[in-house]
Amino acid sequence: MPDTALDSAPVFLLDTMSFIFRAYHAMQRSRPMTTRNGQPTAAVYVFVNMLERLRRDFSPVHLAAVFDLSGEVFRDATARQLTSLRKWSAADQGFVDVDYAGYKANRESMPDDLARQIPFIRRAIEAMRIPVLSAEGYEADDVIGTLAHRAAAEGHPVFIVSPDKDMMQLVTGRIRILNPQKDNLILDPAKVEEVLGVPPERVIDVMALRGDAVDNVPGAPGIGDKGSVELIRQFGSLDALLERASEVTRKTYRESLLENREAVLLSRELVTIHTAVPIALDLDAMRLGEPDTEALRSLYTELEFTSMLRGLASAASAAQSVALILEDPSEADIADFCAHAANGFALVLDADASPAESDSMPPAQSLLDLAEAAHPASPKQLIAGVATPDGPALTLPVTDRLVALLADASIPKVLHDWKTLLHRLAERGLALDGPVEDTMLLSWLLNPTHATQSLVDVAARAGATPISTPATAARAIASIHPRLCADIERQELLRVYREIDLPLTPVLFAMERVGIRIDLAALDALSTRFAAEMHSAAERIFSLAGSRFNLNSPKQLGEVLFVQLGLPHPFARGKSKALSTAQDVLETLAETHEIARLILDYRHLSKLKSTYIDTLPLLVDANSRVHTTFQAAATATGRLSSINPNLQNIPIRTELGRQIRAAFIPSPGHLLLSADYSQIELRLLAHFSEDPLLLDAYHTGRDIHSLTASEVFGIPIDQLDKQTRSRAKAVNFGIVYGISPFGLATQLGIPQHEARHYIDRYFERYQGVRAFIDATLDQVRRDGFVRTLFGRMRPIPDMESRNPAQRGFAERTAINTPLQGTAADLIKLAMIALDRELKIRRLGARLLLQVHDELVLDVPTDELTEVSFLVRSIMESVAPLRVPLVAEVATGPNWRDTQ
DNA sequence: GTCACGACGTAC
DNA sequence: GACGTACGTCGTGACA
Repeated sequence: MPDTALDSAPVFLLDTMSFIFRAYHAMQRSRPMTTRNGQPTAAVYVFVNMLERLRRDFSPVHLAAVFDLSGEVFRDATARQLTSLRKWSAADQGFVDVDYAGYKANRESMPDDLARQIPFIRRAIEAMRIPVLSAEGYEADDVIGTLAHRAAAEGHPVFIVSPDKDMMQLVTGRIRILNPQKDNLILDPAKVEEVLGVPPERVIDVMALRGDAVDNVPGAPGIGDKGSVELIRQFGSLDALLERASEVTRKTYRESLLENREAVLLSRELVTIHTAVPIALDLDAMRLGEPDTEALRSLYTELEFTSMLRGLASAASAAQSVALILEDPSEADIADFCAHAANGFALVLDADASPAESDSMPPAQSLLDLAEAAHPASPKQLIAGVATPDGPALTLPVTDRLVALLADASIPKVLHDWKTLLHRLAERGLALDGPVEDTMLLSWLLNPTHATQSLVDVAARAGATPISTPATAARAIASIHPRLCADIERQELLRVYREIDLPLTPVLFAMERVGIRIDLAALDALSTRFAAEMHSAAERIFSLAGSRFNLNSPKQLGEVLFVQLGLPHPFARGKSKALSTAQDVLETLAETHEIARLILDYRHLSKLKSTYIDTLPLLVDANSRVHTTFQAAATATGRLSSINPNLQNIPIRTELGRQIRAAFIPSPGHLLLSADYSQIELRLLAHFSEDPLLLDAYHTGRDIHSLTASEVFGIPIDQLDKQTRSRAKAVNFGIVYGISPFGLATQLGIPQHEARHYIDRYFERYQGVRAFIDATLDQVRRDGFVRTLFGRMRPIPDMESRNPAQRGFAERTAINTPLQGTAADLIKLAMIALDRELKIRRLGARLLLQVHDELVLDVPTDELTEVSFLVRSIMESVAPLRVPLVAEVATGPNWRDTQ
């Protein structure tokens, strides 16, 4: 057997034309990219970028670019209308010319500015030495399906590289779909089922039912995305469904099925990808060659793809790197590493050796479970993984020699999660110095909506070798870092990274390490009091209800209120929420039924007690201080979040809640200082929109909610009552959240048409805001993302979704994110500047908390005046805007009484 | 026992 | 379905 090592290498089949069309349309919408002399390049760019990623992330051994008849277009660059195609006929058990006249007739012929790019795409494929495959007269889908099946039958894993959902029917345990443009999304059978709701073998059935307007697949009219899945799941298959169509409960579905049986069967034939095209699988012919770097260089130069030219250079150097992994290095190996580490190295520390995470504490975010097994560390022994860009990667104990490298300010370090590493070192009295890069932050800035930025996930998404030990982790960091950097530059995120999130990291580290002091005696007293009040409330509720049940169970409570007691439910809610006992429901009920008020009281006490009063004491250290973790790479907008405990949602709105806030106290000899940005998001709305009314209001210091009240409700400012102003406040908040009539109506408890009227009035008065929103939505439809004032990005998918709910959500996040995200940028900048200034002035004041628009500091009493002034001036002058920024500073003996 | 999820409620 | 961003607690039901 020849070449056994490669026998099980995956086979990559590229759905070429689908990608080219997809690339063309994607870029068409954003910006019509051309060279200086007008040659369109957008489609080439996206396509080539995809190929580069594929090669970089998966190093394919066998790869073929598959074409069909329209591949003729590819060869002679002239459009040619398809008139017939061979499709498999189940009846004839063979391929026949398709005579369904409309099939794929709606597909556009190739636009001119795409045709002009085809020669370049051809050159790129040639230069990358990618084999080209087609079978005359057969659709690419069928060629791909056939080759995929043959390769799988020979034991090869297959990746169908395609953006097309139709391919999902081909997925099996061995055959998967890969989309490099969707972050290397891989569709295996489970994922297909997750996405579509049916397993791959039922994909055809679902597609046949719902049809496809673009390809003129008729389907069963009236049965759409939801219905098709539901029916197939219910009946098991299309055949079973058609057989038993008369049993379908829903009338529209039943009738459509009975009337359109033939159309559905035709649809099934049309959508079925067939796997018996007469074409041989020749893996040798599909062997991917070494790219012709010179040809690529000249192509990219001609097309002015500068970022890809840079990529060529770094790929060349990466190719030279030695992928050596040393899990048990000798002294000589270690000495050799130290000698070569001066230019910088990637570093990870094994999490499980931390003494702070012993017995009771769960091992926080264990980096390397397997590493622990490989290197059973004594409790205090810290294990590191290190790697230089072009040398071996090592797993080694942290001894003096490594400690010296860590502390060496002249040696750059590449880390994943700098802040956590600082904690691990600090717990052992160790320091880290020198220029730092953080791949976690880089990855998050590029993909702020991804659920996790753990090293394992980031590396997997980048297609890096799987991580199993500290050495392999360090190798992964070193290998993903240059790519992330290139992407950060390309996406113009370098400024946010260098000036905001990276320098914020040591500031957050210090805040977490200091922690905030808790008045345990106060919480203890609250706990007792709350327990007593909950008990008495519960007893009265049970007596009114006439039965005892678990008050904490919404399910049981709903049953008691709306079934046993037969109370009328104030709102008509969806099926699943029919018995909702949420706050707004109980509030309405409380107007007529005493029991509802008691339940609300009980709920409030219970929430505060279980979430804060009884939990915070479990988390204090020996000095009664709690140390939150600020997650710096978690939110979609750029905000921080806070966990273990969450100190960004400490109660403030109710008197009971404020008693908890009063248990946050300064260090001895200190006072707490709290500094709030006043209405920062509305001020940013004024800045972005340049609305004259808003600008004037903020320049003259008018009350913005009163202004909105008088403008929207038409009441003179001096005649406003409190309630009207507060309704206007809800309108202002609504605008920032991307207002909808439904949302505002719910918030204010008014009919939707009334809410709509107010919104219309608002936009009549604030025309600049209207224009800003329209311009933002237009920009997002073009670009697919929004940016904050400092360039932070968030992708906004679904702007063109046919689903109105999805589209509405996309539009609202598109409006809210620049406001919320810019506010986050501003306060981060203020924190960095403040931290620096406190150090320069050698002040003892310490930042403790950040709560989105508020900073909390521990301030020695003798520094109060200076620090108050400093905090205020830094926060207010952090960036020049079209409106003044205002920060309100207060100090006091606890977090509640800062006045 | 652990896990995943929904309902709910706290903050900005 | 249904105003933006987060996180924690509890009950519940599935699983071991």
